[in-house]
Order: sequence, then C-alpha cells, then structure tokens
Amino acid sequence: MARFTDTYLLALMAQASERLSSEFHAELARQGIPVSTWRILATLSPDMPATIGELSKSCLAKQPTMTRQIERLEAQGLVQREVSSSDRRQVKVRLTDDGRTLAEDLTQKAKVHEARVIDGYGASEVDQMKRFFADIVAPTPKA
Amino acid sequence: MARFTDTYLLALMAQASERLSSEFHAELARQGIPVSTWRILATLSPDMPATIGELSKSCLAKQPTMTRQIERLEAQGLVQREVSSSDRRQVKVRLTDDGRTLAEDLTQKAKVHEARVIDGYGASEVDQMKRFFADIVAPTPKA
DNA sequence: GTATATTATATGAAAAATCATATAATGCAA
DNA sequence: TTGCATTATATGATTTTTCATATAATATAC
Repeated sequence: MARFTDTYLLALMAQASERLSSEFHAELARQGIPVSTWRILATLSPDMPATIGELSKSCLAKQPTMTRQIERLEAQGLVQREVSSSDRRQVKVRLTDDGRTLAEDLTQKAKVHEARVIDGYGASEVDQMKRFFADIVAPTPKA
Repeated sequence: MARFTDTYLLALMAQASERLSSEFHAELARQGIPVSTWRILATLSPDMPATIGELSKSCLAKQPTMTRQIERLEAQGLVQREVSSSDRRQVKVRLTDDGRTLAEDLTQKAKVHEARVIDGYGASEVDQMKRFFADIVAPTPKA
C-alpha cells in the first residue's frame, strides 16, 4: 500500500510547488531575503500598489502577519504606506525607490530561474499550465 | 503593465495550490486541526512510518520545526517514535491507534474534497497533472 | 439620520517556526 | 583502528506567525 500523499493531488501540487521554488529561495537566502519579503516585493512589482488585504491573499499570509511584515519593510525603507482616499479603512502599500530597485533585481533573477525551470517542458504545455493555475486563482466567469 | 506575479509561474502555482486547499483547510480548522498536523498524519497514512527528515521534506517544514511538531503529536498520543535499528541517528515516527483513527477520518474527507475539486476537469487532464507534479517531486531517472 | 452589520486594519498575548549550533551515529580514508 | 567528514536529530535563543479581539470606516436597513 502506498502512502496517501503519493497520490493525493493537493499534496503533490504543494510539494511540486515547493520543489520548483526551492532553488530560487536558496538564492534569496544568500541575499538574506526571506521568502515572505520576496512575495511582497514581487506582488508590488513593477509598480503596482496593493492593500494589506490584497497582499495577504496574494502572499499566502494571514492579515495580521501581513500588517507586521509591512511594518518591517517600511522600517527598512522598501515600501511606504498611505491611507486609501477612496476607503479610509484601507492601507495602500507601494514600493519606495529603494524597494523598486531591489524588486527589479529580484524579479529579473526570478525570470531567469523560471526560464530554467520551464526548459525541458514544451511551450504549449507550460502555457496550458499557467492558464490552469491562473484560472484557479482568478476564475474567469463561466458563460 | 500587469503585476509581475500575474504571469510568474511559481507564484501562480503556489497561489493555485493554496486556493484549492483552502476549503479543506477550513474543514480542518473546524475540527481544531492545524494544517501542519494534517500534513504529518497524511504522510504517515495509512500505516507508513517515516523519519523526521522524510517528514520535514514531505510536509514542507524545516527539520527543527518537524522535531517539535512530532513532540507535540506524541504528547497528544497521535504518533509514537522509536530509534531506527538500522541507523541509530534516525527516528522513526509512526501513527498510534488513535492517530490512525483520526488519520483515516481525515484522509477520507480529503478524498471527498479532492473529488469535488477535480470535478469539472477531465480525468485525463487530472491524470496528466498528477503525473506532472509527481515527477517533479520524485523525478523518474531519464534513460 | 440612526442603529446595526460588515469590512479593513491593528494589536496584545500566546504559540509556533526558524536560525545557529550542539550532540551523536555513521561513513570513509589512510 | 584512528581521525575526519558527513548525516540525523535535538535544543537554546530569537524572530515570526497566529489567534482573538479591538478599533475605525463604510454599507445597509429602517
């Protein structure tokens, strides 16, 4: 009898995701950058402000965690926050110039890594995969 | 210009993985079971001992984290540990009867949830996906 | 408009994860 | 065998994350 997790889709998917990311995460570690910080910078790149709530969804963290991560990044001068004018409950987070510089460097490296990961799979296969994932994350309404 | 993370494969994959799992994780939460505990129980199911190192890889946690999670589960009577006879550095972790009972209940629910997630995709598409992920997790040696 | 419900973020207290390193068993070379 | 590198797990100190809940703004019903 095999392990349950050897055939359970969500376990395979989570492990595959982790595996594919791990080399890049090691590169981040060499630069002293936590994965959680990378996710925030990547989400705000190239210059796309987001609220705490949007960031917490996108970065797979709970809201209180995100509030505190943003506090840290703000203290490091990588992001700045500002109350949203349309809804004063919301906090809009955006990259500072320093943050943008770092984010551009990292996203560039991420693209290189992505190309290496993708290499070996067919372009159409990769495209199909991206659409599959993107549709799960933000489903296109069915007709 | 779109967000970097809207087209970055690894971000899409991680978010899709999280999204698909979230409903089941909510079910776990209702039973007061942390996701980290679920991952361990699932890995040891149906009755497959594993070492601390194997568990930490499978459950996406660092080794010191896994040591402490296993301490907690042992205190709860869900798993037991034993020094491996073949290599006395290793610790073999296995489900107790109570642990197995809980794990069987949860894996059953996970299968039901998986079926619901899969529903809507073609069987061959799902199969292709599983093979794709499984091959990333445990690559089959190339000829 | 007022009261009530809902939503977005913040925060204190507690739990968990992580880093760096220690300990101990094994493998390997000479 | 001895010595040295490697591997597996444990642990102290610290940082992060999380839970529960507070605060404040907005939406809704009346």
